[in-house]
Amino acid sequence: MSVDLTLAPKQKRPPGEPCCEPLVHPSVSPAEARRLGAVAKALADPIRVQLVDVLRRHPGKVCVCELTPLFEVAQPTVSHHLKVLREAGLVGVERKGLWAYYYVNPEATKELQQWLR
Amino acid sequence: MSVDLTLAPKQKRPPGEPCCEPLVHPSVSPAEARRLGAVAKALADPIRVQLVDVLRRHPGKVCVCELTPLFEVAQPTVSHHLKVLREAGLVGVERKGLWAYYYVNPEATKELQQWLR
DNA sequence: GGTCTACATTGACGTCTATCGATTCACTCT
DNA sequence: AGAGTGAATCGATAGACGTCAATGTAGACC
Repeated sequence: MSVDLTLAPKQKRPPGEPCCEPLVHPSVSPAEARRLGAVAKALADPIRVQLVDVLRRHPGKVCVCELTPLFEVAQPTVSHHLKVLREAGLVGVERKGLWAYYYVNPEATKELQQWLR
Repeated sequence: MSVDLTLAPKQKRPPGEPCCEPLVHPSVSPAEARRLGAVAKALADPIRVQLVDVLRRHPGKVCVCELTPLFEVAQPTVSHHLKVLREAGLVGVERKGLWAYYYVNPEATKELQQWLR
């Protein structure tokens, strides 16, 4: 439960001098951080998490009209969430007649998953 | 690159009948989805991603005054982001004199990491 | 006590987000 | 052509978010 901390207490600096120099830096670049943040943002909603969950286990098998009643929101809202996932690259869509079949792109979450490891 | 889709084309339903019954359901509960979404939301910002990244590799070794100059935002903004991470349970803090030492709670991201696997 | 320092909080601002009703689009079938 | 259906888009609205300047707070040192 508790974390083993080896604190590195600072010295009080002389008045007027600049504050602590940064001694450590992120190992992820700003560009990487932007990508990771973008994927996380796409997943930052319970509905989108459940959408990805369903689509991952049933790729291309589910049309939007089956997804909509799973949530207590209106159809345009589900459509909006799917668009967010689409624009983040997390899912793709294939239209077949009247219906739209979504599927997840496993590559999209890979970087985030590995960074979290 | 392309995904192997086995579509399940729907039949046009008789007029007046309700739309497709949902045949599949999420395997994550709404409560799980809320937790996963909350963790993802905490990571849905490049600065917070980099903060977590630094703190994970230097737990308790870095004070806020070292973190601040890593980003092009003012000190209160860094403080705000740390608060977001704190309230999501991703990081904890230990104060020592004037300084505040943050560290990540590895448990917090575990559920998201495993769900993404 | 008084001053300086590290960090947090407040309040304000502009922007983004989730949601809905209404509408539009694309397709199917008669 | 016309009607009906699945899904996307539009427009509006309420709330959340990221940012900063200003202020507050608590500890350190003289």
